[in-house]
Amino acid sequence: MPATRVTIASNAKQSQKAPLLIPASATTDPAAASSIREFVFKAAQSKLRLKKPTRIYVSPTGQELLTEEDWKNNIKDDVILLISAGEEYVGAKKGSSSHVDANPDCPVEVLASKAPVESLSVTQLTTTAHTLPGIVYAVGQPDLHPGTKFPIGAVFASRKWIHPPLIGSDIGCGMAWYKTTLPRSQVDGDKGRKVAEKLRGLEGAWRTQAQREVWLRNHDGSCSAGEQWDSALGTIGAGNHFAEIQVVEKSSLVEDNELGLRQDDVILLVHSGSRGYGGSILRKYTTDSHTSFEEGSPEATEYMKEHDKACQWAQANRDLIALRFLACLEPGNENWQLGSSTAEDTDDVDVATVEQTKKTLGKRKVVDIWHNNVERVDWPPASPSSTKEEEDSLSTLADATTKLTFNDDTLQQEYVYIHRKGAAPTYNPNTQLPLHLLPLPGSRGTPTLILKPTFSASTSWGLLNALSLAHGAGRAMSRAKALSSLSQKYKGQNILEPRAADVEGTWVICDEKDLVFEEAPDAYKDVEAVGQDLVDAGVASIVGWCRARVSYKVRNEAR
DNA sequence: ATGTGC
Repeated sequence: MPATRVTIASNAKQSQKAPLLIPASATTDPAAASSIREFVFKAAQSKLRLKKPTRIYVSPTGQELLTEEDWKNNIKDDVILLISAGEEYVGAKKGSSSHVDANPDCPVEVLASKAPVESLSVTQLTTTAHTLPGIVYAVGQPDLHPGTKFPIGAVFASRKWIHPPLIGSDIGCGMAWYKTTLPRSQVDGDKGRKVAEKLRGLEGAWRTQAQREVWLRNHDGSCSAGEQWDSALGTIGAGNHFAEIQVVEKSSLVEDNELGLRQDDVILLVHSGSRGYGGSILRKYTTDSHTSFEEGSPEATEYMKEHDKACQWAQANRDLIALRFLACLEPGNENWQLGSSTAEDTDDVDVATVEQTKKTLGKRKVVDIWHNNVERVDWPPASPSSTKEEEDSLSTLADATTKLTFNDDTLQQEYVYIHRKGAAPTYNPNTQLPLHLLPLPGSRGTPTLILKPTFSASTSWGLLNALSLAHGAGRAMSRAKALSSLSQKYKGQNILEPRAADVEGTWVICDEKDLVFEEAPDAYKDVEAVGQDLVDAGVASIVGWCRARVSYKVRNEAR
């Protein structure tokens, strides 16, 4: 008998996978020394870097391979084996009884043709849409890529049900753009190095808990999460988070107000979230087996309340990061004194000063969006000025979505919960008005596109894209793959500085060795392709672009 | 993504 060709993948991280040839000499008896079971475990250790593999499941049924009979029946060419370190099968078991509120025919759209989309992410998108209760529409943005269980760059519209795991642990993560007063001559070319040098004292905690609590005061009272989580306030975090000094290279925005973006403006883009706080909320409310809450239930209400608080916290965090950066970038400006790391930490809390600083900073803020959140929105979206009859005669997609779930009980329900996991909104949630612009960052040296959401009958006024856009270029490579292949590719090179001949490259501050490669531009899709897919789908126009001059990831400050 | 997890 010839060898059997299978795929092994980590159960916890299914993006980690490897082909495997099982020799005919291996036996189906799991107790034998030369068992297929042992062979697969050894391969999982070496190829998937799993330390202690103990259980094996078949994908997508979720059947665990235990008896010799199980092994005989399942080891065939092309089978996918998920290797577990003890944890339960990750993913919905196909063929198992599905939820009564699930919509197996839920429409799923992927707005990508130029940008590459891995099939695993489409499987995750579709499986989620068809198995979780209440989902009426799912859309993959062109930056769609696989996550641990749910895809990133995805939007799920759900009736009656709220799904915290679709938001993930970084509740409130998003991006904000701030204007600086620097002229581009101070950041262009080799000046970028000097700007990068100025960015110091940004890693540790900001001031005292009492002062952080003042910063976290808002219209609802406070979004303080207690000292355990507040101590990270004003810090960027890890992974794909960053703060970037950019120059507007082109902008065709015609703005009357001062909050447009003009060519040659030097601006600050902050991408961060709720740090440890959001994750604590997700863990508090969900378990492995309890992941979806029915609207109106106490846990749904409490989760939403804490979720909203984490979104406020994340926004206050971006503002404080911006303040700390502005204190470095505009040292003469006393408005930013509060952000300076050299100022006395033990200053008395002056509420008026904090309020004044927040107000001044607010005038610099061009836009601020959440790309990890859930919110209730009217559905289907209304055209800007339409009568009810016009709305009813919108595209067939709108009809398909609404008809699916309209029954006697839900006839009155004309809203959904939009779950965004790495997807930017097209409108301001406070005013319900379309956003005039928002960032589509590439990575490091690649451009950040300035997007303007568009609304028309051809997209059913935002239904097609679920009132959302891509939030970035999106991963083209898993972190593991980027680390192994790109560290080889750039061996011996410094990829954190522009190459000698390149006066327009980006200065990157990244003292984490692995992150240098995991976040390298090569690990991401081409942002131009992602942007073009949005344009081709009719959901956005590209109104300009920015060049990153300094990208701040993380600094090791052994001061 | 993370005051994470063997």
